Amino acid sequence: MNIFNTFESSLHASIESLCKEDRLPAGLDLTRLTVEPPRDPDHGDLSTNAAMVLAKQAGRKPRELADLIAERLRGLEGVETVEIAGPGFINLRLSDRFWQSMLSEILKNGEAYGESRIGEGQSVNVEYVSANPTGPLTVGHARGAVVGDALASLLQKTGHKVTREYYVNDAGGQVDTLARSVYLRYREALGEEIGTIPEGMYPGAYLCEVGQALAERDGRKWMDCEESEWLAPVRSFAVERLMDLIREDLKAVGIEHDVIRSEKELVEAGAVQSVIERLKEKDLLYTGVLEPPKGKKPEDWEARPQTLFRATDFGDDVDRPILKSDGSWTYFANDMAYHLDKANRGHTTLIDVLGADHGGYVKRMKAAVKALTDDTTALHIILCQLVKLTRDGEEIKMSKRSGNFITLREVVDEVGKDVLRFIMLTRKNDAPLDFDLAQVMEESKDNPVFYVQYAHARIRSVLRHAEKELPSVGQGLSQLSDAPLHRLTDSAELAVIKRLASWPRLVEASAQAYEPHRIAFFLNDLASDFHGLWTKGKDNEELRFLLPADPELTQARLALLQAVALVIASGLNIFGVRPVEEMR
RNA sequence: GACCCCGUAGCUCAGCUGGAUAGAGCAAGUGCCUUCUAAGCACUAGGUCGCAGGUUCAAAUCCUGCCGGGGUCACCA
Repeated sequence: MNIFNTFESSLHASIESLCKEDRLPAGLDLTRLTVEPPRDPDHGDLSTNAAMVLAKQAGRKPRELADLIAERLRGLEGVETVEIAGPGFINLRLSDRFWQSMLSEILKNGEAYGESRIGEGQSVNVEYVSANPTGPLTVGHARGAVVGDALASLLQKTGHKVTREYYVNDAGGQVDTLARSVYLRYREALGEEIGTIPEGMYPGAYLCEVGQALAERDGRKWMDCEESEWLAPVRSFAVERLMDLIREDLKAVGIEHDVIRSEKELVEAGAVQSVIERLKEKDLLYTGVLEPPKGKKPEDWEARPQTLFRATDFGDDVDRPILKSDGSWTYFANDMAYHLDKANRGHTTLIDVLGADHGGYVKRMKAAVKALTDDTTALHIILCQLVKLTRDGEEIKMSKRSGNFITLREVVDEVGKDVLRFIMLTRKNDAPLDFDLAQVMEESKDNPVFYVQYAHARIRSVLRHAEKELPSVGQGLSQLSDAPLHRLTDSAELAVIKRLASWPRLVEASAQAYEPHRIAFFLNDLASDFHGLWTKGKDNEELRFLLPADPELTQARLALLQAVALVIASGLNIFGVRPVEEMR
């Protein structure tokens, strides 16, 4: 269905037949050949660099080689002209009939159009959000959440087996702090005066109800206990409560994970021990003293011997400690265990979606995965840059310490999940993103969500009109795919079909690059194509979609519109955004 | 000091893993509403792709070195 791949196969076959006939030397390396759309449509529909890439190997001049290959390509079905241009590009132009039948194929495939099998046999684990269970999700988490979720969908669309995963950091010091903060609120709930929340505790009011709930469940049970007694039970209660809260927040943006993995359970199951054993066996642990970090010197720095992992053997800059001074594992040690756990569950590719502030973490984790899985499991880390939240251009400052942060929920309540999701995907993950609460609700071209949704809604509107006014024109997908599509001859109409034809290729490229944002740009372009068609019909009556005097042409155009709507919907679905029927 | 990311039109950004004359949207200028939603469309203008080298048929894209902006940097997660 990806026509570029189809023609690439034909190209390979053509070259191989030339080899068999001794008109080209045998054993040519074809891996660097490409078939792609030329940037300039004047150059044709497809272009290949074959002649230039093979020139050296074949010992022939590119133009000469191009002539030879071009001759073969001329015989291919759907090819109208073959031209040689520039330094040796071979440009193909496909017939109108080819494109018309392409449209028919698209409609036959329906929702499935754009699916690919490039991921077949691969099991991918996408870990995203993984926020500490110490508070509600903020807008800061939103980007990684949406990017991870869309990426997971994208990979599913390309045939990967995907697991969406959330890693709960419920084993470290932060959840102890959480427990202490909740304990305070618990005492408060039981009528005690607690004064101001001490420094270092979580001050957020959202913990009041957690304390309240604890009081309701356990009564005064923990009031006169030592911390050593209440810490663990309060902690697990609090973590459970907060995970419920977080899950609800995620649900509000349409996110549900397949697996929620607890760090604590992993540790208690001895996963860290076995990682350490494994590293010992491979002789990748030793006791050493680290250099103090340059630039920023921690005040309480002390040079002391530590148990270190030989990360430098696997591309990291320094070896990394796995034991803290109190004898417990470092976060990194736990995380090694966690990543090995993921690999052991049979995933061939691991993806971590993290905030850009974790950039310093990438090398060591990659080193760890490489060491632990003998390089059999790939780890990709996607770093999401900050989101700058503004309203009418004015920045909304946030700071976690003061408790003055905007929650994910607040933003969803204000703009809706669809808008939030789409906007979060309009930038490359490693580029900062501006999110203007006012602008994203604007009903204009500046607002990409609106622009794309409007195109979809307009199409639905036309189809509804057609149903009412021209009920004899069949609109079922199978009817449309059998419509007299040869009537679509206007260059703008054909251009739209060509755009639609490039959709599978775009999906594959986005998936391979782990870049869902490309879909947003594609949808914007497709919407623009459509709005152009629409206005052309305003200027020239013959180009209108609904022509009562010509039901055949009307049906052909409805087929085109339906296909556009289908692809827009399909792209939005990857984003987890609902296509709208009308704008209201 | 080390490492990672970014640098493309006045502004915000794309650029299909190396292809032909580098593209959109804002902003600026000019047109288009008796019509299926003008909430839109068409056209004009705008560039030493941070700088300098290198790799090759071909570099915004890959390599090296600078310049500028951001992030991170034992024992936090």
